[in-house]
Amino acid sequence: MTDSPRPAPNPRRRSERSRRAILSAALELCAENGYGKVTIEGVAARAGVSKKTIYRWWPTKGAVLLEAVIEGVVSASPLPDTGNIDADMVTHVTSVMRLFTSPVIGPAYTGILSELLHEEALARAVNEELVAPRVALVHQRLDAARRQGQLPPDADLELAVEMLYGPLYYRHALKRPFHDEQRIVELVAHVMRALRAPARS
Amino acid sequence: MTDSPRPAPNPRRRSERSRRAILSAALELCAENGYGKVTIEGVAARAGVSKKTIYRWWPTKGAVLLEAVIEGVVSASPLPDTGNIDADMVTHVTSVMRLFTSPVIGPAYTGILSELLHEEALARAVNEELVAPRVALVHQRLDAARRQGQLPPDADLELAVEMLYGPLYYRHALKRPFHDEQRIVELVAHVMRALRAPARS
Amino acid sequence: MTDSPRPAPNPRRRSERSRRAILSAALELCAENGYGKVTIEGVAARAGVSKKTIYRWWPTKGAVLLEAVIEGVVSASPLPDTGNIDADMVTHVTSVMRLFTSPVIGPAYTGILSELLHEEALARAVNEELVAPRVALVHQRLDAARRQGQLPPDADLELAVEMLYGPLYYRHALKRPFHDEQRIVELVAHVMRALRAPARS
Amino acid sequence: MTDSPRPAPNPRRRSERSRRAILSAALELCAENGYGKVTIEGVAARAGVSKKTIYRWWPTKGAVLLEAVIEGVVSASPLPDTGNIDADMVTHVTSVMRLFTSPVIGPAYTGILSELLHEEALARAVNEELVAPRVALVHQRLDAARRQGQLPPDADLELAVEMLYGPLYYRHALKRPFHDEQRIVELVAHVMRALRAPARS
DNA sequence: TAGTAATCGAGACGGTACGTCGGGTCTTCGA
DNA sequence: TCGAAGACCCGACGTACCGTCTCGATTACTA
Repeated sequence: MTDSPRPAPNPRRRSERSRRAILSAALELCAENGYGKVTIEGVAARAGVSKKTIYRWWPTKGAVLLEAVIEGVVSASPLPDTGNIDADMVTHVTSVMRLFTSPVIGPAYTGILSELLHEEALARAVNEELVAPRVALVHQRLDAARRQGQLPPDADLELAVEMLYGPLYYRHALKRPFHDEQRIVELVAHVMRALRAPARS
Repeated sequence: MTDSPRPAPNPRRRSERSRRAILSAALELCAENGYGKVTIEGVAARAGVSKKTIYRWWPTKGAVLLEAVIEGVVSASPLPDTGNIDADMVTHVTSVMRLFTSPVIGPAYTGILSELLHEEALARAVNEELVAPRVALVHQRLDAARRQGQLPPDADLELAVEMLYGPLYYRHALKRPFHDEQRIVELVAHVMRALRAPARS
Repeated sequence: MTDSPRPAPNPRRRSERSRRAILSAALELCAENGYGKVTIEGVAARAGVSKKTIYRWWPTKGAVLLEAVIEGVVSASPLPDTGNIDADMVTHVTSVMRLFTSPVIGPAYTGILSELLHEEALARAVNEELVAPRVALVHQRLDAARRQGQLPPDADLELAVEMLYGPLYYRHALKRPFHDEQRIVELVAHVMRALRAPARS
Repeated sequence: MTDSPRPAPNPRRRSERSRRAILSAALELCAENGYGKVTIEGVAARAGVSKKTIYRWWPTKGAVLLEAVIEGVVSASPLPDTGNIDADMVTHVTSVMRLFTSPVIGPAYTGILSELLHEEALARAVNEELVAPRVALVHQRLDAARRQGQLPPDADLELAVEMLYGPLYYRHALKRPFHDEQRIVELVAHVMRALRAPARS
């Protein structure tokens, strides 16, 4: 499944120095000029690196930025467990929103979301390497809350996740101004209300 | 609104024949090869039109496709009023989802959403000419339901719209498979439940 | 025979300005840095021209320089007719030798002779467009001399041409220092002597 | 003469196995694809050898091929002494012509002649190691004939060599088809006639 | 007969130029 | 006189080799 037709370079010989320089340069250029102006050529020049070195390890500029974003996101957007599911969700959704508006990661992620729409491979990578793990964490947190009785046993957690993330991606996709913190509190409240309210007869 | 710095060609002399050929060619190429492969050059060739003619009337390929999409969307995604707000919302959200998956309009709209992320003017145009009017209609329909007592007087309609559209844009933005019809019924049900449930003490 | 698989650009629309700039830039760069350092990229930059414009009209850098050389050679290396075939040949051979050592045409022609050795198309072009016409002229001049009785009726003119040009190309091919004028006089004398001497029994 | 700025690797440790593999690979590739397609990278791959190993022992691909050619030429193009200078010259010139058209040595020597035109060091090496010794042999053979009275005492032997080799290099340099054996006989005859004919008053 | 120092294969690295594609501008020519 | 055709400058693409370099793994001299 992973047998690409390329000669598959030896990762042990990889220069960590170059790798970091490339990721940094890509993020910087994206923040400075916007994703559209990021070019492999420009990244190579800024990083003091040969184009070939980039192409050796990444298929597209989207993949480069995805790796940069993933590294930057690992520590950001935490998923706390204070015991209060509503508060924790507010914290998490807020941190995700902050990601979109972050001066350095934000433009990069926006660019990735743009490119992913017409590049199947990048879409797959984003889902597998970035989104799926984080969604799984949220799902687990909600599940824990359900087992603790903070949510009804039949709560539709998948739908919950989509209702929490959805409005953020909706505003982002259409470049509408993001929610303020109060609005996020209300959003989370509505979602939790939907989970807890009994289905109509 | 028409304050373009360009010489502003005389619209009366515009060839309607060329205009339609360009819009059709753009939609076709987008459907066939995906938005990323659409080029002004390719559209011009397919439409049997000079590149200059395209640049004379549209600033970017996104603008071309936007015009094509708007023409195609006018009649689609209707907003019925059967008196039952839940059912009407299911109908509408389903029709919006159908738009994303439509074989000819879908790829074009996807492309627009991609380009809009790094082009302010297109983002503005999409919101003003396409999204805002339709959101206003939904808002009106919900407001009518509220006045009829199908929703509580303090229902947060703006949030409702976002919770309805959000999951669709979330899945679209990440190229996840769309909801089936049953899932949309459940989504609408959750949103309505959230609107009707009393806020927690 | 001339139907290249390329779209065949329209020569009437060609920019003479660009053409001259390209030929000049190519000759200059060749004289300055040597043929090996001439690159299409460099020529384009020096000529203030797009690479595409070069590739549109010439297949290789060799072809560009060939055209430049041909233009430069037309007026140089004259073929006089003073009535004295020996003197005229000395004049001509000397002018050819001067071509090899000319500061601007020389390096270009040397480069062409280098590239032609591993490029069939260039070899053909050089023979057809540059060498053959000039050899024909020399042949005619010798033929005229033969008809005037300055050479025997059975003189082998083809061999004569080769014996005149040969030593020049021999020295050039091996980068040996060229003949001085006195040596050329002797060379021509030997060739003429060979033509006039009776074959051995 | 050995004053290279390089660390000067120890020749005693040199792998003869690699050396032969490199020379063979270079000759093969040159014969198969032409000199222009020969690359250090390709030679290394074909020889199963590291690029570094090639660069350690040769400065350029021209140098590699020169070494290969010299090894192959040592026994070829003999210089017989049957007592008949005309016949011996025909034999020798024919053998030189055969060299140019030899399927394996020919392309390599052609490549060397190409590269030597823009590489001073290679030109010097070719003259010193390959051409000069052979020219000296021819000169000696002619000189012997002169002393034996087969040529006049004042025969210009240097010019003779150039008139014999010249037409071959002329045709080779311009990739014109080579002389057939009869033509070589005539060429040698002309040269000898020139040497023997008295200078004009 | 070990130790050790160089060469070996492999191939990643920073570069330069390649030949191609498409962008957006500008000129020419035919209907 | 307008619009198609398309040549133009430009910038980036992804690839091929260049010549240098660092790796372990032999391999062949030295101690």
